[in-house]
Amino acid sequence: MSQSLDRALTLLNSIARDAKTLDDLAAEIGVHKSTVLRLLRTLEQHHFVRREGARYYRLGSALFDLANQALDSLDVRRSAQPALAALNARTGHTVHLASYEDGEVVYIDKYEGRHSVRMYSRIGKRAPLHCTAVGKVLVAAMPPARREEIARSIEYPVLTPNTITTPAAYLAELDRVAQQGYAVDNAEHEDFIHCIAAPVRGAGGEVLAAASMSVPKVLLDYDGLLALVPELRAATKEASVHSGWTENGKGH
Amino acid sequence: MSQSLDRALTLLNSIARDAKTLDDLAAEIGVHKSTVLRLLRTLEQHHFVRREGARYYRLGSALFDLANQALDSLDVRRSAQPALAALNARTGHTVHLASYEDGEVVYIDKYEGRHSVRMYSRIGKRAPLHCTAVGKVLVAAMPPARREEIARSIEYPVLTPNTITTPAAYLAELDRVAQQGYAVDNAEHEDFIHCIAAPVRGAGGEVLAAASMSVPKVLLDYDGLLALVPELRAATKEASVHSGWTENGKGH
DNA sequence: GTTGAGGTTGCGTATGTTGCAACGGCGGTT
DNA sequence: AACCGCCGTTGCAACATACGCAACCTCAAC
Repeated sequence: MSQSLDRALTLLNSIARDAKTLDDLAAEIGVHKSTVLRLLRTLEQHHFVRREGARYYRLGSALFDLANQALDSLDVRRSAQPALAALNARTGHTVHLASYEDGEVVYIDKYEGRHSVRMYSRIGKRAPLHCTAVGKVLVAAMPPARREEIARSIEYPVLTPNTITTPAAYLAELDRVAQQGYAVDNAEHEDFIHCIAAPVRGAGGEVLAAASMSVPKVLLDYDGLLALVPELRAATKEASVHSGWTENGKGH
Repeated sequence: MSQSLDRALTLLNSIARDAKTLDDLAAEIGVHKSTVLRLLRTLEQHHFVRREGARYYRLGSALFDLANQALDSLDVRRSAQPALAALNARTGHTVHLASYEDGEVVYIDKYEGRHSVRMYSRIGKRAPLHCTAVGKVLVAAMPPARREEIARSIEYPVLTPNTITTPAAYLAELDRVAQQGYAVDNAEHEDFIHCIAAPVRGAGGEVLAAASMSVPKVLLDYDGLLALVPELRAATKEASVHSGWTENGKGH
């Protein structure tokens, strides 16, 4: 809708991958380098990019600043923090906090696991709804009509042999998740990792976010993973309480 | 240099403070709301902002994503992490990692202290060079000519009764810092807090960043703060080693 | 049912942005 | 030491783009 802005934002994404020169960037988005230069200058003024030496451009500190302001304004994140940090410290596994954002899952917090085999993820990263435990939890919390709408509208890329590939199967899975109060990703997203997730609720009982634990299969088999569910649920319950949830309000 | 981009970035800053409506934003930057709408739409497509309900705009997840990619690409941050986290855990005080960026200090990492009186800061936040311990360390590491250039070019806003207010005084302070290998901010930035900082060095002995501890004065008097210097220096030394520094290379 | 406060759209115009081509600085090469 | 080529930078003229306007639409309050 706004050409120059659109191009500038594309530039940021490109620079994010790694530092680039002017010509690299010009070639990449297919515009003249003087155009890129002017955009970069504006971005630089606002500290969205900075120059490294004379040639290379890197992302600047305004990004950090804005991002952290935004994260700070996410109340769930703050209120869930103690419970999730404790869960991470106790189990040593990677813990994520995620929320729903138009057809995808967004990770809004992450506590790195202690084990060397780590999952590739990052705060701010987006992931599909159909093959993640957090995705299932978040969608399962929606009213049935909305669930169906989403189940029909999303894609089902096959990422591993276990990935769910049809709306029908996904809806059935969502029912199961809604009933049991937690979700499992049995290596449906990445081959070597399986996860469990459970909801974090707010004052009205509404689901604010989903917390998950991700464990490499070499470390724990499926039964071992399921054995962690009570611990995860204890943590999400604590996080929910900190977020204003009360057992009697509208619980479960 | 690019009007629409400039406006869009200003919008982001404005939204960061807190969620705004279209009219708010239009009034704030003094343009027609349809213009703002178009900019916001482009920002929204790129997930830089998202809508909350029908009215309000908030920062979006692309910011988190970019910021964390950028932070991950800062090698000092990663290599200093274990040492600083341990320092934070051991002492319970707030630890910052900061680097120099055109005339200011930028916080690139932060480990929150355990005590209730906390310092207001945030990763990505910028701070002045003349009244922060990290600023002194970073500038003191530069060659004398550059020090003078910076000392002459920066402003000296008076933030507390202890703030350094002249280039001459600042240069003298820098000499002291360069000699003793650490810097102190004796409540020169915020009235109730004092800090110590020391450099983190890379393979060539060059200063990559500065690490600091910030302590509320009610918790520790000036002498108590100085007593922490050895512990801080041990941590920055460890961080330096992880960053490729070797004692014999070009050390100290 | 009416009013009002936002958000949204289509359109013509002028402004801002673009691409070009020439310049200049820097580093590597012979 | 001089040359060459690579990149970043600048001024300018042409054009497309983003702009402001005004009318329209939606939703909520009274």
